[in-house]
Amino acid sequence: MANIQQIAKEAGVSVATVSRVLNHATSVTPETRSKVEIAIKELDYQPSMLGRNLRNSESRLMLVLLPSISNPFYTEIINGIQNTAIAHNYNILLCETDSKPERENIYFNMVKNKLADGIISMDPTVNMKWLNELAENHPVILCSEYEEGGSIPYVTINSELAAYQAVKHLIKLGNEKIALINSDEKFLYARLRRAGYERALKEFNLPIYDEWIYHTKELEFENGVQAMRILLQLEEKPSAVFAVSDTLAIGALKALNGGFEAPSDIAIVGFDNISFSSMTNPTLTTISQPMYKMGCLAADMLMSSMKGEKVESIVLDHELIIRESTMG
Amino acid sequence: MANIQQIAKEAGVSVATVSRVLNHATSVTPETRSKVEIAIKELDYQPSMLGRNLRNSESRLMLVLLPSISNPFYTEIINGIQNTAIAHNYNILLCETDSKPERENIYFNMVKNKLADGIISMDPTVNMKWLNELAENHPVILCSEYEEGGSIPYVTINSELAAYQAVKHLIKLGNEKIALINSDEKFLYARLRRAGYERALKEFNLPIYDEWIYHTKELEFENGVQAMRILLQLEEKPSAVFAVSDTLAIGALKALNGGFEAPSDIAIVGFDNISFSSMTNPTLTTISQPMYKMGCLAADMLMSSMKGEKVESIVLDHELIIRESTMG
DNA sequence: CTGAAAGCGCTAACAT
DNA sequence: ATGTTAGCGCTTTCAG
Repeated sequence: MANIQQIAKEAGVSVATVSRVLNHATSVTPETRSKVEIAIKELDYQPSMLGRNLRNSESRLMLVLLPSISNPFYTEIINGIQNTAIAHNYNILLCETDSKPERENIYFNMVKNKLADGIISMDPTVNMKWLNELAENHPVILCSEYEEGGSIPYVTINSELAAYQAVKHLIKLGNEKIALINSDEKFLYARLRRAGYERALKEFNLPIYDEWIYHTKELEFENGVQAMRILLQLEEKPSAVFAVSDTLAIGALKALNGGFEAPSDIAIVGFDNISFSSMTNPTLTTISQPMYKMGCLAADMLMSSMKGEKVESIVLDHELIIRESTMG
Repeated sequence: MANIQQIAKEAGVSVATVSRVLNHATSVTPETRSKVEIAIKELDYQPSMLGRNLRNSESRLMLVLLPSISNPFYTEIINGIQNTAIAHNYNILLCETDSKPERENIYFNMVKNKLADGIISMDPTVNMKWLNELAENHPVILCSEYEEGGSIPYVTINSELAAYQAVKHLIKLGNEKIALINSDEKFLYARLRRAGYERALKEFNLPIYDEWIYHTKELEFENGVQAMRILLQLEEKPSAVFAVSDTLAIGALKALNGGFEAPSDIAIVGFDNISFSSMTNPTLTTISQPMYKMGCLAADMLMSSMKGEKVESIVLDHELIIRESTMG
């Protein structure tokens, strides 16, 4: 692989001139420029990012932290981030933390030692203390999950309101016994969605039973299956279920398994509108988050932050998508 | 962020010595070493990857090319690649090409100009001419999709045999009218799976009708829905369908839509065993590929190749997973 | 066992 | 308009 020196020599100019041509500087004669361009073509030259990045002390890489790539909720967000990043000549590094702090640390260090220019975190399990520390000196954006009252800019939706509307939808359909399949309430989104759930029930003077609130360890399909099995064994079975993630809701749907029908026996609402949710039988009523847009905005915000601009947090609109699992 | 000079100064040694400590060189007195380590801790020093990489002309980054992150087939493979890579101090950069050549080019250039050390391609749409060119001077491994008779090492399964077994399974269940939902036969895997399909039919003297072979543009759910709708409109409807991807099979299942039942009216077999395939109703019979292992091996092979070792291609075993969509 | 110094490939300030 | 040169942070001969 040729380097800038060889091009300079081949073109009979200095490396500075080659660099100028490479960076589209104005002050180069057309003739000189063309000499350089010919040399570049001749030697099939590609400028080394390594050299350029070292010199500029930037990597044009953004890190995207997420707990696991297997939750389809993230894929559309990632698409948004990726497309926006690429349009601005950035690349993204997808970082699965598996909720392991030592992995997280690897990625934080990449930012500290200039291997990456900034981080978008979508990981609810992220160590906020470390992240805040990092954010003091490096660009950091939170996407979807955020810290209430924290100083790191975020893009998210109003989870409380969305949950409230989902549950209200169930109530309007005549359900009075509504269960919640929640994830761990150490996560803010889980607390917010529970709050929305409770607000709706209270507003309609419906009882809130601890028995009807199930907490899952993770967001996999299997956790939803498990949750629904427990709910179905209750003496007082719920007539409807709100699950805080489509993956859980789909698992819940699966657990009905011939014994019960949705929505006639049990109505179900999910959250996220992942692509699977329209492929289930019955199709799943859910809250749609503008995932793609969220990703685009997160990337935009990060790039602003990298330029040193001050960025404001953004709360996006969501939408209730009504399908067969509540309106068979 | 402190640099190596400041550490050297703080510790009262030369930068060379600091570098030796950093790289666990043997020839450093315990006392000197400890002086340096104290300085490192003191200044919270992280060696700059940028400097190190430029010097070593390596990036410890591997590129993973895939057409789209939204096909869940890839997620387990990626997990395998990622875990293996991280265990060896490499990181992976997920590269969605969206089947766009210009995107592909960005990533090829990253390898050419040392921003990445090698490529694992899982993209069936990849430009093999360019990839072969790249492979002449850089480590490249193919995963899942490969080139017959090509020179780039690959890890894959025997698609022809898997398809043969899937269709034979349908035949053994008494099906004589078996359709194929295939993707574009410009892809090798599509041609191989079709070959397996035809071999099974021929072996049992069953007819092969062009009408029963549908080609989809992509592998999204919607393409499967569309395909099945067409098949259901045929005068002579098939009694079973083999789809070359779970996403297509799940779409096909969805298209039955109350009018027909699987497996009583139409049995369906998919391919890949994505996690959602056990959540559908009915659950999906499918071919399970050892995706995680495939990913691990691809990463291992790439690292071998980066060390300059010669690597051999590998064909892994698959497995037919029988579920409700054929054995209700 | 440790230090001095060259150099990886590039950009930008300064000089011409 | 173009060239010269320092230096980004690191590793690695080569000396001592």
